Amino acid sequence: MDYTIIKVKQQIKEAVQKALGQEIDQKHIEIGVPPEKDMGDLAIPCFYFAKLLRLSPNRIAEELKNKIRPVGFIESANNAGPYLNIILNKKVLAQKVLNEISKKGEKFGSLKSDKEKIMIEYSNPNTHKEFHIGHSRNAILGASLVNVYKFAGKKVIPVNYIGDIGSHVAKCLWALEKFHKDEPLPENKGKYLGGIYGEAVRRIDENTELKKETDEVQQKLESGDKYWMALWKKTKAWSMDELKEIYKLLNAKFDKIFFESEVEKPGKKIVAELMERGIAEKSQGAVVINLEKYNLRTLLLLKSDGSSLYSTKELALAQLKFDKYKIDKSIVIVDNRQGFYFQQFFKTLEIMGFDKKMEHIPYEFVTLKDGAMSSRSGNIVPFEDFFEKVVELAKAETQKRHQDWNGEKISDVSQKIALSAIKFNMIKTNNSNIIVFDVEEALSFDGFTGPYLQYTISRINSILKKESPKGEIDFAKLENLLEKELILKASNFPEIIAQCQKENQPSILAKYLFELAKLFSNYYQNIPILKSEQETKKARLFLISNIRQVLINGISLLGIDVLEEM
RNA sequence: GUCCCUGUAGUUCAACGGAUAGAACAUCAGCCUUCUAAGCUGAAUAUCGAGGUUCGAUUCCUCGCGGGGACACCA
Repeated sequence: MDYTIIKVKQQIKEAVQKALGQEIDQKHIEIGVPPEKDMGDLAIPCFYFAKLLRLSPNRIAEELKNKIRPVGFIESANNAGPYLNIILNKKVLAQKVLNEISKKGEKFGSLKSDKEKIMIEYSNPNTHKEFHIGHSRNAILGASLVNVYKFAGKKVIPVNYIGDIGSHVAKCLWALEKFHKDEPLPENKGKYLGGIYGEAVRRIDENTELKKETDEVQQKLESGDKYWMALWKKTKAWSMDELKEIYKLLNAKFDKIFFESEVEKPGKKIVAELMERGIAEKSQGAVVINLEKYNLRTLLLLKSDGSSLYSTKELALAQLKFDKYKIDKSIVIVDNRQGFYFQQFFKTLEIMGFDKKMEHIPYEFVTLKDGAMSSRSGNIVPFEDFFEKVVELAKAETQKRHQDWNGEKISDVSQKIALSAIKFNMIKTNNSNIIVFDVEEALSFDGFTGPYLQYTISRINSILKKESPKGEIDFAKLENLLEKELILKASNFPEIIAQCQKENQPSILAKYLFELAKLFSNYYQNIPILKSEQETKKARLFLISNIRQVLINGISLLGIDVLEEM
C-alpha cells in the first residue's frame, strides 16, 4: 500500500527512530489517536522506548518533542505525560489526501492485488423452505465479504451451495400432494412452498405416524421415481426463482451454484473409499470416522440405511472445488452452530490426505425476542414480508418529504432506502454476536443506520448539484479543524479495508462509514460551503466531493446501492 | 460432561494491552427567514464477581456466576 496515511505513519516512525537511535525497531513504534482532538492528530505511547532506553516514558516523550522537527506531514509534536502527540500539517495533508482520493476515485481504498484465488461459499439455503431474515444475514454478510475481499486485492469466486434434496424436500412435496393438489398457485410460488414445508413439519409433529408417509416420498425421490422427480424439478425451480429475486435485492452474486443433488453420489463413493482405506468404519450400521484422539468425538459419514448426510456430500464438494476450479483456498460462511461439525469435517479431510486450505467463517444467528425461529413453532419472519414492511415505511417517509415526486420515483427510492436499512442493520453488528431481531429497531432510519449514510450523501449531492469544484485548489483554505478531522478520517479508509478483510468483519467498515458521515454532518451544520468566499468555496467543494467518494466506495462494499437523493 | 459464542448506560452495540470506557435508540433541554431537521448541539446513566500477568487490563490467563448454541443417523 502506498497510500498517504501509510506514508504519514512511515514518516513519523522515521522521525522517532532518528531522534532515539537505531536500536529502536520501527515495528514497535505504535501510532494511535489521542483521546482529545485538540491534543494532536496522532499519538505515540513511549512505554516501549522507556524500557529499552531505561528512562521514564515521560522523559522520552519530552525528548522526542524537542528533537522532532517539522518535515513533510509533520508540523509539530507535543508531549503529554508518557505520550507524544503529533500535529500534522493541515495543508500538506489536505493536498495529498484529497488529490489521492480524487485521482483514484472509485478505486480509492483498494489494495494491491495478490495471486491467491479464494472461493467464498455463502448463503447456502435450502429449497422448499422459507427464506427468512436469518438467512438474509448470511447472504448480506457474504455478499459484502466478497466485495471486501475483491477490493482488498484477492481473486474471489463467490459460490452458493443449495440444499435441494433431503428430508425437508420430501416433507414439503408430501404435504403439497396430500393437502394442496390442484390448488390455484399464487404468484410467489417459492414462498408458497416454504409455507407448505412449515405446515408439513407441524402436521408430522402432531401425528408422528405421518413420518412414514414422508419417508416413503423420500425413498421414491432417491430411487428416481418418475412422478416425484418431475414434481421435485418443477418445485425446485419455484424456489430458485424466488431465491434469484431475493439475491437481486441483496446484491448477492455467485459465479457458480452447487447443488447437494450433484455431489451426493460422488460423496458416497468417497465414503466407500474411506472404508476401504480403513479410515472410516461401521458403527451401529452407519459409517463413521472416529476422531476421539483429536477430542472431536465421532463424525457420521453415512446413515445406517445407506443414505447420505451433509458430511457425505460435503466431502465431494470439497474435492470438486479444488479440482475443477483450481483454487488456493476455500472459505465457507456458515453460522456458528456448525462450528463443531466443521472442526470434525476439516480433520477428516486432513486424515484423508486432502491437504488444502479451508476455512470456516462463523457468525452468530438471528433470533427473535421470544426465541429462535423455527418452522416447527411457526414463528418465522420471512424476508419478503419484512422487506415489504420496511419499504412501506420508507414510502410513507419519502412521500412526506417529496410531494412533487412521481410514484415511480417514490417507489424506487423507497426500495433502496429499505434495502440500505436492512443490509446495514445486519452488518453493523459484529459477526460473533447474536442478533436479536427487533422489528422496531430494524425499521428505524435514524442514527447508526443505512438511511443515515444515504442521507449524508444526498446532502453532499445537493450542494454539488448547485456547484461543482473547478480549477486549481488552494489547500491552505482548508484551515478549519473540522476539515482536518474529516480529511484524516477519509485517509484511513484503506486501512479499514485491510482490517475488515483480515478479520472478516464488515461491521468495522459500517462503523467507520458512520463515523465519517457523522463528522461530515457536523461540518455541514456548522460551516457554510456555497456561501463562503470564492477560493474557500472551491476548496470546500473539493473536500466534500472527495468525502462523498469515500462514503460511496464504502457503502458499495456493503452491498448497498447508493441513492442520488432522498 | 466436553466444546464454541457471549456478559459494558434503561435498550442495542463500540473500544490493535494505552491517556478522562465511546456511539445509537429511548429520556430531558435547545437549534429550521441559512447548502435536504431521515439532521445538529447539550444533559444524564455502564465494564458480572474473585484472583493473576503487566509500567498499564473492558481487552490476555485461571476460577466462579449468568445467557445462547453445538455435540450419531437434521443441515
